[in-house]
Amino acid sequence: MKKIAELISGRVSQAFEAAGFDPAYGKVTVSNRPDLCEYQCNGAMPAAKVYHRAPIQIAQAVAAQLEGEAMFSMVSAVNPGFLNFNLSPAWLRDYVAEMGRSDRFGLEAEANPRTIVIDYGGPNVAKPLHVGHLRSAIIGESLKRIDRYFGNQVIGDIHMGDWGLQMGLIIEEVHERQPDLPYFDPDFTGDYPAEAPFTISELEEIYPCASGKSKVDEDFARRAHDATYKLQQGDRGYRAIWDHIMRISVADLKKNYDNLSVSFDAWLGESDAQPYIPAMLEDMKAQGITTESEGALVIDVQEETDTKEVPPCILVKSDGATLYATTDLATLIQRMQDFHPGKVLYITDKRQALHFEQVFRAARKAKIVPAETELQHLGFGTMNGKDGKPFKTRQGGVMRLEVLIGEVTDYVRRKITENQVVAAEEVEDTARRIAMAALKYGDLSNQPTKDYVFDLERFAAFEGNTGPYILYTIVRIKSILSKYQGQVSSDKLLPPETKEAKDLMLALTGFADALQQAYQDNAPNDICGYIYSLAGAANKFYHETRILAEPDQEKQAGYVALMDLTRQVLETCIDLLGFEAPERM
RNA sequence: GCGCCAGUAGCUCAGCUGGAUAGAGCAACUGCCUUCUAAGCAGUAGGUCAGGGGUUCGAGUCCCUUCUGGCGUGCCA
Repeated sequence: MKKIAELISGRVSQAFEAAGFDPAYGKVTVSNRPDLCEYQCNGAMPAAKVYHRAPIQIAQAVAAQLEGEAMFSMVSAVNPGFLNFNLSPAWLRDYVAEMGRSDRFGLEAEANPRTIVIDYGGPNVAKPLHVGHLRSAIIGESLKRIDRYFGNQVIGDIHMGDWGLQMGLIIEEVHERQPDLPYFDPDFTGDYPAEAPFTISELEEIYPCASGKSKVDEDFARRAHDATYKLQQGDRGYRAIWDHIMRISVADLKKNYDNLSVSFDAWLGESDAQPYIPAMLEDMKAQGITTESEGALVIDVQEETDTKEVPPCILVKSDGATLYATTDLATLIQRMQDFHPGKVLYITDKRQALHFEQVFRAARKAKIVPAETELQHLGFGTMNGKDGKPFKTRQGGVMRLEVLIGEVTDYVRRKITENQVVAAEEVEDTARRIAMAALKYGDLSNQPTKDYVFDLERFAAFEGNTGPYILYTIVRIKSILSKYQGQVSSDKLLPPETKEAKDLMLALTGFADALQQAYQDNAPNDICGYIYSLAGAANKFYHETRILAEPDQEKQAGYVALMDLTRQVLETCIDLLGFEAPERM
């Protein structure tokens, strides 16, 4: 189904042509002066230059061609040369009814669907999730759903940090605390215990302890390095501990991401890329694209067209260890081999922009990724506190994600308990849903690339441009629908008679445009902007129209159909953002 | 030094390829609940779009420049 602006533009372009002008000037957009008209065309003004005629004359000539057109209830040429249009209620009704009958409300899916790998999350095992992981998870989850909605095959990969020095630190700390464990006995040949020698909370305490120790105790730091090395060389006992760490951490991570309604299709990590590294390095050397520089093995990625200096991508450090870039390149080999993606999208902090620039160039140069596979990095901004600085706890530490979610949920729970609309047994689930909406909408309503200020009061306050406001709108509609006895169908829509009804229909028609924009720009904020305006139109309609008390059955069915379609669109959109509405709130 | 990003109402943010009077929300003030959830709706007030040049019929938007802030800039991830 064509987008409404395309249909209108098509008709107006015909009129331009019929009046003797290039049809390309017939592009119509939603009016930026809703007090004057619903749609506008500015084409007469640029056309005036080409045809050496006054813009208003061109506009008038085009308007004359549209006389009697069923699509419009008003066409007018206005100084200096604007063409203003209002849609005829019957035509608009038919368009919206068609939306209701169509899959995805008439949105056309991707013509050339691809396999898209989205790399988001990026948690480190054995370390609790903190607010720094929030944006990646929220944005990634939403983009995954959006890409999928357009018909692409999407693989969300968590890409855990499960291989670096941190693992050696943990192993060495465990070694110190429990030296008698069989993992540390080189002569042990039996089966290692199935039970891990630590719990998740112990693990979360062990890492920072070891990390702190390594900074003041050189000998400990050296042993941790050794442990890392032994692990990477495949030491049987160390590998067994590593397996324990992974099992426990992954279970905990799953639980935490579940709480966020964030899910991954591939639970791979840096460790999964390690097997590809040796052959990759050999291949790069054989291709002659690597060089020795200051003791390190690097691949030069500077290009002639660069205006800036792009440092080489370091593959192997002067001490023989590999780095982040090496692992990322090897991961690309694994992804190309296992998934054959048409696109790989990375969602990380924007400060890593240069790193990905280097990795992408190296991947092309080493022919790991062919030209037809798109590589893209979406760098997001920092979540700041009210002071404009990176978000911290009151004590100045990094806030755990669970704590943040807990605070938002508590705040919301207090509110709904006061209001007493929600039954006691539903309070917990409702509070959770509203908290998610507050948190996610608060994040996603900003442009991903920008920093934003997290303000609990503002995000969870149930007024204004917030997630809860959107949920409230849906809940009000659901409340009416649940009380309506008749059959609900968009075929029962009637041509709008009031400004509120027409505005709501016009808002509904914006769905495809908003989603298209969000899809092509990786911009969930476009969906937020859209549903905020749709919710506003819905609330105005709700306020002006008595639906359940309407005596005329047909009118009532038409109102209900409009409400229901609005509900469907809103619920579809919030699902794409990654949250859901309760029944009551 | 070089590079990237940002600067719009008191606060938090929109503003699509340059188009009509720069929009929301919060905070402030004023109305509207015996009627489908007032977590709503309607309204008032609030701006030299960081400063200065330029391009043009028209600039928050494009170009140049200055200022301010953030980030990045070869062996962390």
